[in-house]
Amino acid sequence: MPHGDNSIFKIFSYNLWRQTKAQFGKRERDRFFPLWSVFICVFCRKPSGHADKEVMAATVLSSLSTSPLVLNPSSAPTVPEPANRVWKEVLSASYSSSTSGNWSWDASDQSVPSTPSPPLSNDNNKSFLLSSQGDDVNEDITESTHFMFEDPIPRKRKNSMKVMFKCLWKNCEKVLSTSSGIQRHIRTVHLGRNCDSDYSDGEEDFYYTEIEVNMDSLTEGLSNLTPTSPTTAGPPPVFPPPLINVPHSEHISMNGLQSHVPTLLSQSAPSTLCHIRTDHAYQGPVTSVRTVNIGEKRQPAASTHATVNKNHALITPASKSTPGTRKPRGEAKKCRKVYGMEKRDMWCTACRWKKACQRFTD
DNA sequence: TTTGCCGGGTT
DNA sequence: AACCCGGCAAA
Repeated sequence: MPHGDNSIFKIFSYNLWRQTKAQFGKRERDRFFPLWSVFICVFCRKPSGHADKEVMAATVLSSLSTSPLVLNPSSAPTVPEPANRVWKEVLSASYSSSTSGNWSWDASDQSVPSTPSPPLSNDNNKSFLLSSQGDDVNEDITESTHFMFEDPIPRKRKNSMKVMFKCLWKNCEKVLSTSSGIQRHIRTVHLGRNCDSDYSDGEEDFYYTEIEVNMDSLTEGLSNLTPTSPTTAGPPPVFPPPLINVPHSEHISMNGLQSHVPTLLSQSAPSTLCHIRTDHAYQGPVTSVRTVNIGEKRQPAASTHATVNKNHALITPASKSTPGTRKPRGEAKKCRKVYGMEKRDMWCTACRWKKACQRFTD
């Protein structure tokens, strides 16, 4: 499964991510890239904010498909903690995406299985999983949870998974254990709202994402690394645009985005789907039309046509066919046969007029 | 495919 | 009415 193309794509995606990140405000991103948070998770932004770590994450992602062992950038015999962590995170990411088949394209297709920006209701549903750990940051967890992304499929949730909420505000890597906590954080710190009131217009939802810590991912990720389970891939048509090469633009529209997706990312899924759809819409009529119109030179399978040509009756009036009334063809030779086409003038008028021969009647 | 000729149109 | 022809169906 894994191929070099994946690496190219990942690098591309990474660049694209950075570009998009630079060009859009958070508001826009969240609006037009509902899965932005997932995207971020994939590219593992470190709380330290070191650019090289981002690069490293991308690099790791790139090399992941070919050889996991290459992962250690320092090539030290024992994996140092940072690299190990990245590796762990990568595994988690790949594990999550491997359920949908192709690994690399999943990076773009994350949009498919995952929910867009974390809805509040969702958070509420999950918050019971969290122990009341207070609202403040747990740095250790922060260090190890960037790659988890929200997983809409509940069955993948395991006991070993822990849901955290990460602030997506620029240069803010705050991770809290409760949704209310992160909302309050965003409200007070970033939105400048009063901390006393619990009033929320829901805007905070745009600025944080839900992340999961998967303790099993380290081991499971290895076995799932080369996805043998091809795509159960969820709803194919849903193809939101986190990765499209949006050349920014102020007048960006959803239509524009969508139209970009098939071209840039995959010529397979969406376009294929479109074709299939049109084909289906097409085929029915076409076949029937053919059946109806091509009545002419059919010879064998007359019976088949008889059945198929139910529609034919609509076009050729029943009176015309009147199957019983047509007189059986006479055995006698006719003018045409006797004189031939070259002596057509010798035919009887009826024959010339394509009528029943009057000269050689039966 | 060829042949016979019905049904219908045109002149 | 004479003429023509599309097209069906049998051979």
